[in-house]
Amino acid sequence: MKLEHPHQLILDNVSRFVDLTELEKQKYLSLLTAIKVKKKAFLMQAGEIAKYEYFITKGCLKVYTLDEDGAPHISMFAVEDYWTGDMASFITKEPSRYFIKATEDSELLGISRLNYDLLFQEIPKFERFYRILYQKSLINYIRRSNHGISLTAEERYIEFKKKYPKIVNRITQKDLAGYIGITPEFMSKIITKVNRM
Amino acid sequence: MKLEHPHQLILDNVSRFVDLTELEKQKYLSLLTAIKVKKKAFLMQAGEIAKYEYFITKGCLKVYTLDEDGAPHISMFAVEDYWTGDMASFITKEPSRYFIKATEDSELLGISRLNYDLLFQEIPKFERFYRILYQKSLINYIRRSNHGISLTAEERYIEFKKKYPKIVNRITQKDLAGYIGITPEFMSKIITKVNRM
DNA sequence: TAAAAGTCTTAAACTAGTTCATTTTTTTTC
DNA sequence: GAAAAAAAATGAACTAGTTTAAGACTTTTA
Repeated sequence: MKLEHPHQLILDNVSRFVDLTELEKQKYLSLLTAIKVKKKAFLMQAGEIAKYEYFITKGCLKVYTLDEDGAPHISMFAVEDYWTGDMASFITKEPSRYFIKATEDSELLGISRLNYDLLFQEIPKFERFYRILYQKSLINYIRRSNHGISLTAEERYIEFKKKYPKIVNRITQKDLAGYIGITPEFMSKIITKVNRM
Repeated sequence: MKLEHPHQLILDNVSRFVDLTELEKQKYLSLLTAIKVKKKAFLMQAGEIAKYEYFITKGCLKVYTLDEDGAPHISMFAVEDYWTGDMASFITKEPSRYFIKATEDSELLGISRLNYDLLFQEIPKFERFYRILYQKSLINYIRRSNHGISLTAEERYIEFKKKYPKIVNRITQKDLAGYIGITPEFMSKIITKVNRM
């Protein structure tokens, strides 16, 4: 079977953890919805209930909340081959506190809550896929939340550059500040300083 | 079948997400190891490879790293009915950077890496159990890592007290400071101030 | 139950990061 | 491709949290 790029990409992603038969692959793809968003468009806004979990096949998006003062706090950047969404809202069906906004024209595959539940009934192998996917994400988050608290902003910036060299060049300094957890002004100072070294 | 308290506690924990038959329960319990640690004793030290994941049936433990300056950063407190360990090291078999130390005489049930892998072969239902367990932990960590970055230390303390009222009274102020991410001196100031309000 | 070890409090001097205000540079839009 | 909008740089005054040091209080241990 000849597949277009987005479908091939998501099947490769899934096959890192589980092996699917041809039939299962077809069944799986039939449960996904293709979605396009233009740069600056919202995939989701705070107050809504997260309808989908997304796999990015092209582009770049940012996931963020606004605090009481209206300052954005970015929790992740998602690019090709990443999963994103607001899992808390997706699972609990409570309103989200997050915005998801495309920072480039982007293409995604979404799985709805209904199809997500169906997926486990129809192809139990996906329990294993998600078990391993969540395990890996958890390991990442634990690392990050401990790092976040023990490093200075400058160290966090250097780590980010090392860990995500491709993402740094695709986002604005302002958004990076929102991710690192500092003001854009201080971000600017750090970058000037680090480049001087 | 009459079970002692620790076994009943862990089966109740598992049955929140999956239903096990009597046979599966017995099989599961046979894969666990009962462990006791005295107050101040280490369950694990940095440099070791995490041999077990632990379920606490009695007591309280802290999980922490030391930064370059030797200052402790506590990533979690684990009490009755909690799971703990260093998942990154347990899964990757790389040396851990964490210490796990009992802050009270404690009793745990451990599952070894060998038995963890065996568990999924013998009782595939556990893929589902861990899928849901990791999903919930992930939701918690995401919340915490965003909170951590956007709140002041005083706000983080107030949140902690609200979320874990029973744990606050079981740990020292110094350890709480290590969790909140501030010095014990500043923790002392915050507590004095908050109590005055 | 006395001594030792660890925890908590207080305070003064310090630093990483913020706030606010202005100018320059880059990107977007029509 | 000019005008408007957004992002980045710079600097001065400010604040949340650190550091160091010393004394009071509690818990552990022999």
